[in-house]
Amino acid sequence: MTTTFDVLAEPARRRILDLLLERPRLVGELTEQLGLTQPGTSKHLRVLREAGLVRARPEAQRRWYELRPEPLAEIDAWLAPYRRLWTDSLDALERHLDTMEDDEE
Amino acid sequence: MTTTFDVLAEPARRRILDLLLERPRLVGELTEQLGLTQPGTSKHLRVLREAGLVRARPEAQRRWYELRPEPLAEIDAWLAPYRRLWTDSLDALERHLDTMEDDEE
DNA sequence: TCGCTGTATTCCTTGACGGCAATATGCAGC
DNA sequence: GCTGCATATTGCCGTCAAGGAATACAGCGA
Repeated sequence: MTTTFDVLAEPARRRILDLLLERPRLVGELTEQLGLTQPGTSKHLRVLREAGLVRARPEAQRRWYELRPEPLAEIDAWLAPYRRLWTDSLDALERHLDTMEDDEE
Repeated sequence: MTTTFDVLAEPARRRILDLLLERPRLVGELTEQLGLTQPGTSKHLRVLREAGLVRARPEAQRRWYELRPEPLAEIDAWLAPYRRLWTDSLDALERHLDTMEDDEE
């Protein structure tokens, strides 16, 4: 099974989402912006489609791709319980920053 | 380069974070909860450590692992511009749901 | 120093994924 | 129906990461 996290792990796919956040785009447009080959773009779009993150609206032989944010809302929900760790008060963050002396590696 | 998204793409690692959200844990404890082998757990912990998501505090020959939420805050920041798509008003969401008739695949 | 416990690392194999090139499909106009 | 354009799919290859088994390392107690 492919989760939304798996899909987002690919930088090109995040860039696609960023582009679609501005407005719907054609595959050719995305291909140019990303500097990928057209098949490469289509493959990523397929993954995004199957994950429910984008949607294609055919218009003649072209396809307008647009964003579908629901899966991102799920990510947001997963993140929610952690959010208090850096927003509750700044104390928590400061405490963490105080302990940054010795990172391994 | 390994991004936080790559790290979170692994379910076991998300489970580790969930467990550490409750409280710091020992490797053996995590191993038991996850049903993994001990080396498997240590490997995931190493990835999490190098990504800055957890931190080890040695105590004798044991190691307490604890959460470090900063990288999650970055994810949260990436997500921010999208958030309005599902929180602005429910209208946007409803419009999206209205168009869910024909999913491909 | 030795043995034990807890944790980390290494080696190996295997499966999944990205990129590329070639090809197939769908749709419009003539 | 043929041509052409926009997009999708397939096959191949190289890479990389996960999982398992075996082993190494560190710190404590005796």
